[in-house]
Amino acid sequence: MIMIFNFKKETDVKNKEKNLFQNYLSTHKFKHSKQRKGILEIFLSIDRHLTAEELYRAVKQKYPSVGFATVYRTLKLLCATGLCRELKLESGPARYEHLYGHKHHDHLICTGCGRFVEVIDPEIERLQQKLSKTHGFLPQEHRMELYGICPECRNKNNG
Amino acid sequence: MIMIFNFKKETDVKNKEKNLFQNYLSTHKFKHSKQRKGILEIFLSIDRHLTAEELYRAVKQKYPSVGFATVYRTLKLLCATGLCRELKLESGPARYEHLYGHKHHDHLICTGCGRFVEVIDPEIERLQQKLSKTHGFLPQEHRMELYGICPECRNKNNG
DNA sequence: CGGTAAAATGATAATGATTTTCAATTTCAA
DNA sequence: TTGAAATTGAAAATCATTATCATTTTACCG
Repeated sequence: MIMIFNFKKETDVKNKEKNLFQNYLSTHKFKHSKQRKGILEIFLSIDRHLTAEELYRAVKQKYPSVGFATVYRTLKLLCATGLCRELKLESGPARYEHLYGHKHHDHLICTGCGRFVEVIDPEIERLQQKLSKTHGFLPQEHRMELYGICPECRNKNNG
Repeated sequence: MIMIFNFKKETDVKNKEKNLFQNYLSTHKFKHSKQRKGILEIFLSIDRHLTAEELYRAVKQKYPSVGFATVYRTLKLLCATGLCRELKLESGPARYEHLYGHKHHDHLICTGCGRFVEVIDPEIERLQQKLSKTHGFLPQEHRMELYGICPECRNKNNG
């Protein structure tokens, strides 16, 4: 018998992320609850920079009994697993971005529409390291956000 | 009669800052209250990256009747005047830094002791502009914080 | 000066985001 | 299956900040 499996690549990736999370829970002796699975599932289904509240609302649609606090708690776990990064921006609530399969990057943020673009400039990275060392610091991490107006918003305002 | 004035340079600078603030108030038809003068005076006397609460406490020592809200309100005015910049960091309350006489700069922050070092790298600045433009953005501003361990803390942990 | 409109103040309540608490429920190893 | 320990949802607490509002101050005007 020949069986042809037609997993979509996307699903493959999500399964890897699910496995990483299950693994994280196991190795830290945390329990595998329905809620944690459900929240991860919804998190994975939305590849945007969400706030906790936005994720909560999305989770509610499929799993109405889940509470706000559990979403927050699970986001912390996802961050600890390395699937997610918490971004504290200039204003507004924290946003959570997908990390799996994303290399380290910084952000270009449109002050008009709030759009996020992930950017990376190896030369800047190198100079940041150098700058830290110049001051005798042992570099750990950094954050860089570039604010500006994206092409669409520029057109909108001119038109 | 010969009079020898021996103004300290420091005092000179502070007077300039005071004048700038008075000027800002006048041109915006804001009133020149005791509280505003007092808060500026204390702000100028502490050249560190303070939180609103730290400033409030310092103000209280000399002017016990000043309220928390007025400190917040005055900090906004100081920012508007350009004497002060509000920094929203990864964690904790906002910090306020002195801007007068400080060129644009970013921060190197010690994760051990919380020390701030003001840094600037023209090459990084240039690359940031370029990076924004590469993505079609009209650059506005940016924030960059480099986290690491300062020389003192490195020694402490090794000793 | 004294009167007065507008602005500023301090105290306090309200807000928004996040965290903690706690009784009830669920998980999971034995 | 059972029971200890972890997790949950709801609600209260917290923390930083902002808004409200009655009272006081400021600044201008005669």
